[in-house]
Amino acid sequence: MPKKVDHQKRKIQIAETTWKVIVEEGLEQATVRKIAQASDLSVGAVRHYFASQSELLHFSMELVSERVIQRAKERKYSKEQDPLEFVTEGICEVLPIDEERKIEMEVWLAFSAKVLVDKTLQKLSNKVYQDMHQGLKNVVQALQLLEIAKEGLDLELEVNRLHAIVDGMAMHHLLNPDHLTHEEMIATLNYHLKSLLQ
Amino acid sequence: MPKKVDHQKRKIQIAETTWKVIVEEGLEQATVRKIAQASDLSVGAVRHYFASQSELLHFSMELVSERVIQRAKERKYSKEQDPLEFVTEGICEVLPIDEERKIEMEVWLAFSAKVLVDKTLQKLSNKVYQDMHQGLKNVVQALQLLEIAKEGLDLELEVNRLHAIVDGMAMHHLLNPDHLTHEEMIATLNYHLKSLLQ
DNA sequence: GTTTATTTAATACAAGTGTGCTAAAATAAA
DNA sequence: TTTATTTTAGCACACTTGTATTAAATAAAC
Repeated sequence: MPKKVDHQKRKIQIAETTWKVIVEEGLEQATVRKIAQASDLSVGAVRHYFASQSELLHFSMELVSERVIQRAKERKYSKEQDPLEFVTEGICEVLPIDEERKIEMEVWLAFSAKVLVDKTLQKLSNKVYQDMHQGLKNVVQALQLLEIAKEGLDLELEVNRLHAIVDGMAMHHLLNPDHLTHEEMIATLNYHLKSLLQ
Repeated sequence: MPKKVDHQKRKIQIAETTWKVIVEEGLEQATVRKIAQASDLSVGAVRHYFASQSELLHFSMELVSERVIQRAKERKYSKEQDPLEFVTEGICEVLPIDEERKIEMEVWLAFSAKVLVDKTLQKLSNKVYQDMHQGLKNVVQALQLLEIAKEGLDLELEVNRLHAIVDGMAMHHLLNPDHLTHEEMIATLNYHLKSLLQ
């Protein structure tokens, strides 16, 4: 009966185009019309998949976190690998080290600014914060279990610190790529992680 | 001849009201009409002091950084004071520890998201980043000169790290006050600073 | 080929935007 | 009181916004 269109895939396509618009023109310019045009669809077509603008934006943001979680889940530790290296690479999954991650992070920063004034977004922001926090806690605990971490580290405070370093550097690099370069970002992360080891 | 209105003071008043609107409704809702209404002025009156909306927003952002710099300059070190305490308090000037600082930080976060897509704002963002970076470098160097810092610290990497911690935690607390409380923020900062000492 | 549910296109509408313009009001020196 | 100047108020304009509505196109099922 109907034209065969994979609903979910179409929604993801539109969401990814939404990212593009946000990165290029900002969240406030991510209007239904612009997104439709960038997607080569009519406004009505977009509206067919997303009943409202806020639904579309919410879906787009969720997709960012899903992508990051997806990548994190795919990582597997092999015993031959250097633990520090493995951990560093894992954390780099959420740093803006390439174009794909840069886009995700820029979208997330724009979203975060909106969280401050839009209560309906706080739940999602909250969830992502906690997922990330737990992920980093696992990292620090792994270092402790492997008995390569310094004695007497305060787990909670270390996680707070690591989390802040990761997000802080990501933001600094996005806003100021010339003053905190890609390389400095990685070097600083490595420096910090090494400071946790014996 | 003319009515005696202190132009500069009026502009600052309007800018502060602009902060209020941004904090309450977001940067994209900071329209000339809303700002005028919140200032108990007509649109024409606001336009008399700021020729355009972007001029008004730019001025408002500059005022944020000026306020922070102002506070930093006023701080004086007395020899009786514990250096660690003095340093901690200094850094707290830029953490959202009270309502005033929270407002400034929220405004700044909203502004930062806009920097990504508005090239004309990057210069200001840049300047603030560098001022802050230099300030934190002075902090680390002070600890070194007082010979209470650990040997073998890498100055540049330490400053990168400290800067990321400060801004990262500030952001986390703004977005997630329940999960990174005021107290945890201070405790983590203290924990980090102590880790730099002998 | 006809039917039918899904998908797309196009338009309309009310609300809100920045900004330009004009003239009134308020003020304090002459 | 007069007058020059600053400050204010209000409206008009062209434009963009999200959303609702309606008609058209599409392709599988009968």
